[in-house]
Amino acid sequence: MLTLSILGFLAERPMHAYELRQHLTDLIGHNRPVSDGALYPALNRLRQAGHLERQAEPGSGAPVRQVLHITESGRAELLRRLADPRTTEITDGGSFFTLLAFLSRLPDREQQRAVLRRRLDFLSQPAGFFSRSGSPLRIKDVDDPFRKGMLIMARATRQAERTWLEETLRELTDEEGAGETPQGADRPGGSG
Amino acid sequence: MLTLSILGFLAERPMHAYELRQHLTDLIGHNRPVSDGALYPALNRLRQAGHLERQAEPGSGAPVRQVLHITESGRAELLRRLADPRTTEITDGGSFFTLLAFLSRLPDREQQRAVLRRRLDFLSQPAGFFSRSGSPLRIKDVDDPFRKGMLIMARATRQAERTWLEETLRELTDEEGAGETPQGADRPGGSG
DNA sequence: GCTAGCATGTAAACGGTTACATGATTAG
DNA sequence: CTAATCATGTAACCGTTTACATGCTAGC
Repeated sequence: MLTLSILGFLAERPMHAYELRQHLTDLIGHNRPVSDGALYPALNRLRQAGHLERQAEPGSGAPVRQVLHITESGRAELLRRLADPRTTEITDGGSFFTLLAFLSRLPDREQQRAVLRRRLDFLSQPAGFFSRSGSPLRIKDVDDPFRKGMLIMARATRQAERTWLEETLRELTDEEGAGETPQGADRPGGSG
Repeated sequence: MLTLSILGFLAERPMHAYELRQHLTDLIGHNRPVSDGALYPALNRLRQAGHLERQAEPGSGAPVRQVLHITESGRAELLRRLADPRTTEITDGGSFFTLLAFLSRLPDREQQRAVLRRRLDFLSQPAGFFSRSGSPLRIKDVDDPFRKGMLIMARATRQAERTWLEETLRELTDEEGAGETPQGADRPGGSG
């Protein structure tokens, strides 16, 4: 997930690791803080895989400021990961939201829709904690007030998300039918 | 989080690892599946720490069925972790829900309230992705339809949870004022 | 001079994922 | 006899957390 967000942000524009970390903190640091011990090794892995490059700024400081650029290989990897997410990236709410944050980068509307549809399918099948050994569980039958709260909120959240997904899927289909141009992916010549 | 749920379920009653895994799957497997490679090492760690014991059933099978019992030390550890959760267990939605699933085990209403209050405090301060470099971000200003969806859903979810937390905190306070007895924690003599 | 923020990194320990390994029981 | 489910575990790999380490720059 960290890797995906790094590629996603660097696909927008080159930046320093420090600035990148701030964006990452805004996006996913809400839930768990982004640590340097995770970020810098992740950047090195991406660099070794050829997905990004860095250029030292000739300026002053002892830790030389490094500008990170995404490579073509990195852009391809980003699109691949957006178009073909793993199961956990669909089922885990936090991961799916990260996916959503960069889904506009996919140039193909049908690919975008496919991702949303996978999430909708997942949300449409009953969740584990909504049933006790197979049979559906009614909120009234739950004595524990905290577990009852869990169920109420989980149900409401799932319902809200399903509604949004259905609406958005409809809009995406209508738009394509009307022949509008997709927005979000880089136009040629936009970098540098 | 896995460790906490193991202690939580075993505090209810002794069971086999296999049955425990089913409960864990119902509770947290919704988001990410519970793997044996995570479960069995976790059980061994808890056993080494003295938080649980296992007894082989004299029956048949080649992999002898092991009944897992929580120890007094394990119960103490569970209460400690419920009463004094780490920051990430408050801020991460998934972790907080796991906490919630076992919060009734805390015998002290004020301790329960303190946990809910911490979550409420966290939800009441602005989230990272609701602001762009300090200034609040209006949903209208977001062009990207998927990021807009994220914001709408995140905001709705946070609002719903805040409402529930406030309501529940009020109820817990009223109850205590009226002198009702807390339910959920083990009554003396209840274990086998 | 000190503190806070900018800026980059490493190392040990920990825990989770994935794949492997074994074998019993039950239903078709 | 075969497949699914019950049942327990190990090992290699991978990524995250936590703590440590360094040094500049700006404001008080």
